[in-house]
Amino acid sequence: MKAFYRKDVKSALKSKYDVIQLDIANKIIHGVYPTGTFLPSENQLCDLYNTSRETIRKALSALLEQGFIQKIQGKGSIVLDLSRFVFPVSGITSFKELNQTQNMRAETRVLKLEDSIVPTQLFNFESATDIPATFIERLRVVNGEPVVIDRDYIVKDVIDEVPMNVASDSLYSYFEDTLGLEISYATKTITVESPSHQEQQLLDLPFDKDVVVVRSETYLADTTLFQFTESIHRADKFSFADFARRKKIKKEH
Amino acid sequence: MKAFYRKDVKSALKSKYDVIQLDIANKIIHGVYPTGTFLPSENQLCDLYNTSRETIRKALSALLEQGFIQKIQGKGSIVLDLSRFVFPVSGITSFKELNQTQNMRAETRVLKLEDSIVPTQLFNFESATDIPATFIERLRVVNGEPVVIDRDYIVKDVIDEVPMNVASDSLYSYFEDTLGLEISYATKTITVESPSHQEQQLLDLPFDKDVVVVRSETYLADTTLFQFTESIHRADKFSFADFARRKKIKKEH
DNA sequence: GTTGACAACTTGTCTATACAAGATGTATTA
DNA sequence: TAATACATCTTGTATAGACAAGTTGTCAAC
Repeated sequence: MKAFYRKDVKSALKSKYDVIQLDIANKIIHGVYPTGTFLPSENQLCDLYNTSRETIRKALSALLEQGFIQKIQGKGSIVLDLSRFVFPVSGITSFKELNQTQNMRAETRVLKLEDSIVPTQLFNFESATDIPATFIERLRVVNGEPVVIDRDYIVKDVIDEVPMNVASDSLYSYFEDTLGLEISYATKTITVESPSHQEQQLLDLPFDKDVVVVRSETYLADTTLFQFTESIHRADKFSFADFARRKKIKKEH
Repeated sequence: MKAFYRKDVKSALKSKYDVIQLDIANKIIHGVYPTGTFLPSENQLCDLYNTSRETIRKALSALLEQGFIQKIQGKGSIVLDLSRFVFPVSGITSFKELNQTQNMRAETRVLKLEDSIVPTQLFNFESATDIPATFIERLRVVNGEPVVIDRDYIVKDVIDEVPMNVASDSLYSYFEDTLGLEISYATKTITVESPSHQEQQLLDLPFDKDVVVVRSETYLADTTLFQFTESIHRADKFSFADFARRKKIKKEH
């Protein structure tokens, strides 16, 4: 009996509302709940999943936040058409995760892997002392064309060393799955700039064409800043899709 | 007694957790809860606001989503440094709201206001029939320099007419405050493109410089699509800041 | 026929309670 | 001294219940 309980816990692994959320999301993706129709009411879902209404509501508000549904008081939860924003660049997503979802023939070439100092001025980040880091520079090639240069600065205080084979694979899955770090949130800015000579050559750019630069700082769940990233995109290969809910700017006086 | 009750309701206007959320947000902004410190525990906040823990937790998760705080199980809620992402372009925010928060000398010139059909192909939007709309083209000038061209297509089925004086002011406050529409969510894509001759002239662009194009579709709370917007930005004046929480891509098999 | 009241649905807010699980200091024990 | 166990904080999950508020159809009254 105890063993059974343990196994049950293990197979669940997630909270009840997480399981429900994923189940509903999958049903939406697979057309069990088609676009434009209403989900079963919260009370019906309670019966379906044999749970309380607050638990159902937690699952639904996660789906709301992700743009799967829109709730209308007095009527129900309507399924939105998400076919057009499948590219979740808005969240924190690694290159490898992206090309898995996008079905592209992608390749990563590691250009550099060495100790360095974080160029904090680039990130508009004020720091009294130098921040030692592992510097990784990589070129992303999709369908034979160079598309992105990624420059990662991984803070040494948090992660001592990054093996070469990891750099050519996925940093994120190494951090999360192998080291067990919990990546939690990031800030990100997008600007358009003139490329350096090196960038121009690597990306095979015509003369005088600009590049899109995405700079981000990534934090762990305990608020430790552990990574600075600079991504140089070919402008003609760059696209950023977003789903946003309206939040009024509120003022006090 | 009845009058007093009414007044009380009116001054509240929002839900309890909304009021608490705003209060805590303001206290963070004004340094009552400084960056890097912990908020009072959820139970202490219950006493402070004389409410239940679930209500406090709703307020806190809103603050979590907006990047004000990070919660750590077993420890508490820590205040994040939000000084560097005050530019909430990620949400749906109008030009006027933006320049109010940013303290710039801004001006809007209405170039066109006429009936038109939505160029759905630009928005990658498939529609069997033409969508009649009011077309508004505006040039945004900040500190004497042309910065953005905004092209709005406002669907006639939802909003019959847009007065001229509204076009030169704020569309959003007209929709929300005057017409009482509830703007709920939007999709948005960012790309880099070559400008048309007209765009090049209006934005006073050097030869061969690209522009940043932000295209969005905006929906009401009842999921009605009511607005298509195309914003042409001078690349050197464009900056997009984002705060994102990590969401793992989960797969079923 | 039109209007209005009402019932029966929906989601939204709020409370009170319980236990699980992570963090941390303080004893007790080996 | 070092390790362990425990008490006591914290946040996380789940439940059951109550009432408010928006939506819609029905039925009665005019």
